[in-house]
Parts: sequence; C-alpha cells; structure tokens
Amino acid sequence: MSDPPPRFRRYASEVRAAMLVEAGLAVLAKGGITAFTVDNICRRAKTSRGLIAHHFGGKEGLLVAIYHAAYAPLLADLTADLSVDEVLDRLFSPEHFTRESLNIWLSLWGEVAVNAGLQAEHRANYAAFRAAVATAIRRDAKTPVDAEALAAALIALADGLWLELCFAPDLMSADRAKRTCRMLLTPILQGPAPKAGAGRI
Amino acid sequence: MSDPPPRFRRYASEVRAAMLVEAGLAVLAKGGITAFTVDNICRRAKTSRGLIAHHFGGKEGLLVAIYHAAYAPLLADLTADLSVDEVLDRLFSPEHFTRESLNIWLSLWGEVAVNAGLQAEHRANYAAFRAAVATAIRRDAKTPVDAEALAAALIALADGLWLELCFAPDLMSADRAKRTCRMLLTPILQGPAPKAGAGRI
DNA sequence: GCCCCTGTTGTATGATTGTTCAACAAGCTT
DNA sequence: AAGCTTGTTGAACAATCATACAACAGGGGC
Repeated sequence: MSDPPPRFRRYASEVRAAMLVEAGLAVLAKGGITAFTVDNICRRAKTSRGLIAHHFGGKEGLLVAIYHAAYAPLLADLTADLSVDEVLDRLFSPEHFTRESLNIWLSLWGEVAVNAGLQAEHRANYAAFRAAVATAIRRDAKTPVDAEALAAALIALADGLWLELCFAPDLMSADRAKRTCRMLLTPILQGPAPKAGAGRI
Repeated sequence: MSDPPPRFRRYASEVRAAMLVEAGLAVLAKGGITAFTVDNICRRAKTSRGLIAHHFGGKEGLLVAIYHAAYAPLLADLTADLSVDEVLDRLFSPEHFTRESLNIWLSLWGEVAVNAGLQAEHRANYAAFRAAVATAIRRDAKTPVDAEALAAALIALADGLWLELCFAPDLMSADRAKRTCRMLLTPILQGPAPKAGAGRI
C-alpha cells in the first residue's frame, strides 16, 4: 500500500524562522499588536505553537526579528548615489507606502517605545536610514545645508504622511505625499533666491 | 465606638468616568496598549474591575473616551487667531511634547488603524485640528498658498518629529523640532524671494 | 431616621494567553 | 537499511484576560 503522507515537513532553521517572521508580519498588518499572539501567528504559519519558542526563544524574540525584517527592504532600496527625488520615489513606492505596511509600523512603533530590545534594533536601523537620506540631500543641495537635520526632517515628514494615509486613505496618496515633500524641500535645496540687487556675481 | 470608615466612595457618573479615563491614560503612557488591561486600569484607578463595564460598556468604550480626552487639550490650546509661530509653540509645549504623551498617541494610533470606533473619533478630531492649523497658516502667508495642504504637511511633520523624540530623546527636543518646522515652512510662507531685477514695486 | 436609587464591589466564569517539555518523526549520514 | 540528529508536535500548565451578575452600601431625598 502507499505510505501515509508525512505529518509535517522539516525545514532548515533559518527557513522556518523566515516563515514565522512572514506570518508575524501578516498578523500585524491585519490586526495590529493586539492580534500578535502565538496562536494567531502559528495558525497563519500552519505550525504548532511550540515553534516560536524553539526558533526565537519566545514571542519577544520574534518581534525583534520582525522589526529587522520590516526595515530590511527599505534600507535595501536606498542604494548609494540616489537623488532626493529618487529617494522620494522609493519611500513612497507602492511596495512600501501601503496601508498594511503602515499597520505593521504602527504596531512596532507602539512597542519600541516600551520594549528595550526593540529600541536597540530601531536605533541601528534608523541611523542607517538617516545616513542614506542625508547622502542624497548632500548630493542635491545647491547651497550649504545641514544634511543630517534635513534628513531627520524628511523622515519625520514621511512618517507623518504615512500616518495620514493610514487614517484617511481617501485624503492621502503616494503622489500627494511626494508632492508635499517636494513642496517643503525644494526651496531649501535650491537655496535662497538671490535678493534684488544682491545676486551672486 | 467610631463608625467603620466607608468601604468606598460614590462619585457622580461623569466624575468616575473621568477618573477611569485618567487611569487609562496613565497606563498607556507607561506600558503601551499591551498593558491596557482592565486589571491594570482599575488597579491604577483604585476601583474594582466591574466599573469599566458599568461606565463605558467595556474596554473598547473606554478607549474611545480616552482618544477623545487625549485630543481635547490639544484642540483647546489652538484657539482662534494664532500665528503659525504660536501654533508651533503650543504643539511643542512641554505639556504636550512629552515622551509619555507620545506613548499614549502611539498606542492609540496602533488601534485606530484597526478599530472602527476609534477611526470615527479620529476623523472628527483630526478635521478640527487641521482646520485650526490651516487658519493660522492662511493668516501668516505673505503669498497665496494651499493652506489645507500645508496644514496637513505641518501636522505630518510634527507627528514625525514626535516619533523621533520618542525613539531618541537625546537627539530630539522641543526646540529642535520647532526649528525644523520653521526651517521648512518659512520659505513657503514668505513666498518666493524676488529674483534679481524683479523686485516688487 | 428611614427609604430607595444607583454607583460599587468582588466572585464566578470561560476563553485565551505564553511557555514548557516529553514524545515523535523527517530525512541526512553512514 | 539502520542510526542519529534535530526540527516538530501537541497536550499540559499556570497565569491572565474581559465580561456578567447578584449582593452590597453610600448618600441624597423624603
């Protein structure tokens, strides 16, 4: 007779870990941090409840891995030698600038404020993020600017616009967000227009 | 002999409701939405567990009331006839621009994305918020601007700066946030500086 | 001083939470 | 094909969760 089908499949540790991270992201996107329970995650990943503890030591370990995984594609997109406009295109690309992605970030942010492990993970990622944006700003500025401060401002603005998209999708869109960023950034990157009778050379 | 002290005190319904809201805010500030449990709230409010259901119908009803209460002082501060600078002063006043207050907002935002009741409460408050900011912008603009769009942008920027304060208090402060907002807003409110040879009059 | 309204208590309840762990079995090594 | 490593299961566990509800009692009205 035919053998009974195997009751489960064994994956390499890092593969199964990635599957659990994926399931966790999906749970956060759909139900926020409140829905982030071992039961929900394992049901979504189609595994038994014990696996989270086995691969991540516990729910908290998984959350840190998820934070890392959420930042990774964003940082990977911000390669070197981009213009500010290209940075905006990638920040607000349909891949990142979605409602689900925002739900994930909101859930994570709410925990970063409270959880020390997440806080460390955040600081490292945010520093890399800001550095990438600052590089683009330095590249495009027609006049001397505080690139680091401007990068922090641009990231803050983008985060705030993400929020508005999340809460009122009918009022905010990727295009509108990009236009808003350009509206605020352009005058500074161009530098002060020469005053009457005080133009350069 | 002396009477035994009363085992509890009776408050008017709205007074006790306010006490529970206050306790809920404190719990959110300290532990985020994860700590927002009936037990924690009632322990903080020094009442028994039954009161939340009695006054708000359940935990969710309390959360909506808390959202309302969190917005109220902000809206109350944005009285009519303010300059943009005064609006910034109030947005980033030591009363609102604190880490605890940010923890509260992060917790609430994470739920707004998921909870329909909160979403309605948010939309009403946000509309009033934006209208107040837009009024100040219209008042100060030296040149025609899209005040509504600019107000949305300023609010987004302020929210993002709050986030940065929450995650890296050593890198962000109220003063720095205000300076950042002015840096981005001023060029637009002033209008394009006159080009050489094209000054007004 | 009594009564009655209603704010308050606290237990009972059942569902759900995260973690632990012994038994199991998939699938590579030999 | 047998052995062994290790990823996986699932039940057991105590802790915690939100809600319901009957009994209680504060305190104003009479």
